[in-house]
Amino acid sequence: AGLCPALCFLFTTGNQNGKICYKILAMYGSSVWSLQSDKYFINSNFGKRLFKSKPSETNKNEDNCSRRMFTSRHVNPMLREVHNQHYISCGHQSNCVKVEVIETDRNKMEIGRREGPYIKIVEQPASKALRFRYECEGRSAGSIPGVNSTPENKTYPTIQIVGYKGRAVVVVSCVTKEQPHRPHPHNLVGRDGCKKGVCTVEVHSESMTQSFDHLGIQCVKKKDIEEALKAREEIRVDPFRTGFSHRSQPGSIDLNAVRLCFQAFLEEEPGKFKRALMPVISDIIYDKKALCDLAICKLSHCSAPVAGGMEMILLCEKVAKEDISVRLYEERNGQVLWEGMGDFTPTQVHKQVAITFKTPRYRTLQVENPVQVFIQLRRPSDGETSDSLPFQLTPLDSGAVTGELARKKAKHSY
Amino acid sequence: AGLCPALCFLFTTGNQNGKICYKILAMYGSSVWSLQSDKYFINSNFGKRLFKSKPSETNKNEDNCSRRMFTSRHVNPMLREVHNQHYISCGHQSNCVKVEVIETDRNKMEIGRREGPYIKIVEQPASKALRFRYECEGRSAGSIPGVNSTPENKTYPTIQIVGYKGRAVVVVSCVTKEQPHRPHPHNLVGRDGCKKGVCTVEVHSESMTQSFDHLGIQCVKKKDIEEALKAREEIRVDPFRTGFSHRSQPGSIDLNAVRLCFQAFLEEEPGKFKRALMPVISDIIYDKKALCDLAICKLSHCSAPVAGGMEMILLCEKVAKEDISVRLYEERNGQVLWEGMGDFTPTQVHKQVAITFKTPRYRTLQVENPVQVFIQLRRPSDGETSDSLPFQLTPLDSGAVTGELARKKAKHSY
DNA sequence: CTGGGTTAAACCCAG
DNA sequence: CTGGGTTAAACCCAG
Repeated sequence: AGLCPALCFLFTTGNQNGKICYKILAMYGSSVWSLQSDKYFINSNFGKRLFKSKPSETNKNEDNCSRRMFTSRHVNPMLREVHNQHYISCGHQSNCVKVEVIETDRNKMEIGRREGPYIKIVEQPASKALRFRYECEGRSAGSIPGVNSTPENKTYPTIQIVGYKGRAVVVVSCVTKEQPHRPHPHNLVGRDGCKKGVCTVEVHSESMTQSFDHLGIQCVKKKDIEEALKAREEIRVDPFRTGFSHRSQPGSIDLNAVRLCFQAFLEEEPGKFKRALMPVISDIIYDKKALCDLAICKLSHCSAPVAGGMEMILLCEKVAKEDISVRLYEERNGQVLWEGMGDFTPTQVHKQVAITFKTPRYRTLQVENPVQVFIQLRRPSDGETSDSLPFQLTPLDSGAVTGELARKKAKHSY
Repeated sequence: AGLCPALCFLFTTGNQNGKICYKILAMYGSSVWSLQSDKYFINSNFGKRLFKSKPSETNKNEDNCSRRMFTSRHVNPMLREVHNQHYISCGHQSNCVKVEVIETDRNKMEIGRREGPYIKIVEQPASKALRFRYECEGRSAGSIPGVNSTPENKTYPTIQIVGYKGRAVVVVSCVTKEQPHRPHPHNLVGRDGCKKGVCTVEVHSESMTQSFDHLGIQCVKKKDIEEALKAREEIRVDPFRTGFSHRSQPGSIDLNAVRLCFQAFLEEEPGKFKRALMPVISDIIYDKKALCDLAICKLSHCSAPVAGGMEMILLCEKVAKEDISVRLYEERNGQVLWEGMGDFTPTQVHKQVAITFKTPRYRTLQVENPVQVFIQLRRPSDGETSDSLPFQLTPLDSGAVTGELARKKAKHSY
């Protein structure tokens, strides 16, 4: 059957004699729809066979799964691959390092898939353009635009079946944003072909291209997750054969993000759409409602004395009071010459949308003219920043009066 | 059976030849528990018989009820009564005036009740001390303190049965804040005697006084109003015999306010608590969560030039952007010498909790020293105001530099 | 366990 | 009908 372009989910569970011990969490690939043989190959960097494993072993959950020992020599290619291309989260637990692959390289997977037809996403869905709607809102859920959509030239998520021409059926459903991509309880609703939360259409058999131009996301509430997943199980839509065990841990499902998963079934015999292609997932779609980009809406002052300590107010979009900072910085030719943080405590964040803070002291008080700097919000947890607004730091000796007043003001403000 | 101290709900529906035409909406009184005769007297000012009516007529709904014609001479005493003591809302609809009695005089009702035992509220419930809790919160709903409760000396709603000594049962339930006081879907929960949303206890037969020291309010959500009222109907708690027709208009019920209604049943024959006293209602209890007093939390500046036009930011508790103003005023010896309003549009109210506005110009620019004024929030719709904070208006000629700077700042702020 | 802030779910206004 | 702000319902943190 040739090489299986598999995805392998790894956890290090310890380091023994210089060897790193992994647990295999899950594997899946193009052949998940027809697992018949009991032996599959899992590749580290999609070229080099690493080990053999029975699918029965690999489908167990984390605590219950088989362990395999590898030398770091075996493992490094995979880790390096991930490091170079993607995001990795590491945490120390007693003396074992846990390495979780959060995201894998889809292009590398494509290389693995050497032969046969496949699904290609021609236009990704826009990632933050649509608000998920509750069923109770009793209205259309809108439609997900394409990532390149503009008001003048609207686009929609579009796929193409490459390497095949003929009749084919595509099933679109929501899956969780992280691996393993389990069925996501949210439902796809829309004009054409949407039923029970999934969208089924026959592809235009000339172009083999299909645009989904009226696909909305109807979100379910926490309490209805179990029911929604049961319904999905009933119609047997589980692209990566992960099963529906996550049903019993509704808290673990991120309801603010989904991926679209496209499955295609080709007409092998007339009228029988049996040949399943490897399912393909879209980029992450976030609920526009939940998402809040950092943004400064307003500043109470546009300048402050270089001495710092002046109290001012900043209005912003919703922030988390424990995970936000106000950064002032001076930049010239792309070089950061100075930075200072606004001084405030979490209690000075007002209802999540305003921050009262004291300006930082500039690196020197010996300035003749106002210094042009910038101010921005910064989220320490992920380094995310808002757009910057210009701000001025004013010299102390532009007349003692001004400096005096400014300092006085700072002291006396409420 | 003597006079019935009734409450009569009136709507004018027109003025014909100098006579005012009323519709009778509802009547109830001390005898509602034993309506047997088919004729009752309804009194305007609780002394003078006005007209006779069958209860069957008076229990109909607004559109379906009997019409009676009165001369204004008959009606005025009632209206005057209401005008003097209470709040009246008037609205013109084509050529008829609608007069709705929002609140009636409980003391006057007491006068009506000339003889026999009655219930007296010894300690009213505090009106804004407790947050209503949803059932889903899965926790105690706390307990309503008395209006005179302090952390050192806690009190609780307390009633007394006056003019009777012996065994008696008291039933407490929630009723709507406005007349007619219908059963309110919210439930009373607590340690003793609370079952199915009402609280039933036997009064201490020495003191004939009963304090309710663990009474919480468990609120129902809109969707459950109908169900909750059905349950109340099943246990037949409807103090004023208004019926449960409001069940079908859940939107009409204010879920942020209730009154406690106390009903007492005296032991006529041993073991039979049959003699019902006239039900008594408490002052209004508001949900602490829903309630938001106007309050200024923070100001970006504590002074501004008398010339006005300086932009500043005010942080506040939740306000309605269409119904809020910022008021600056000068007061001496209780006399308002000057007032000016902050200049802003509804769009400048940030997320309901911050206001960006321009300071008003002071009544004169000829000032030598800073002018001490105050700043407060004011809600135009009802004239409600927040506490005031001190603020200074600074002279223009405290050095041209300062004035210049301040004005410049105002212009350039974001 | 409590008080009370924050998030998720509903609702609803304005264009 | 839509986008998107606001309220009502749940959830959950900190003392």
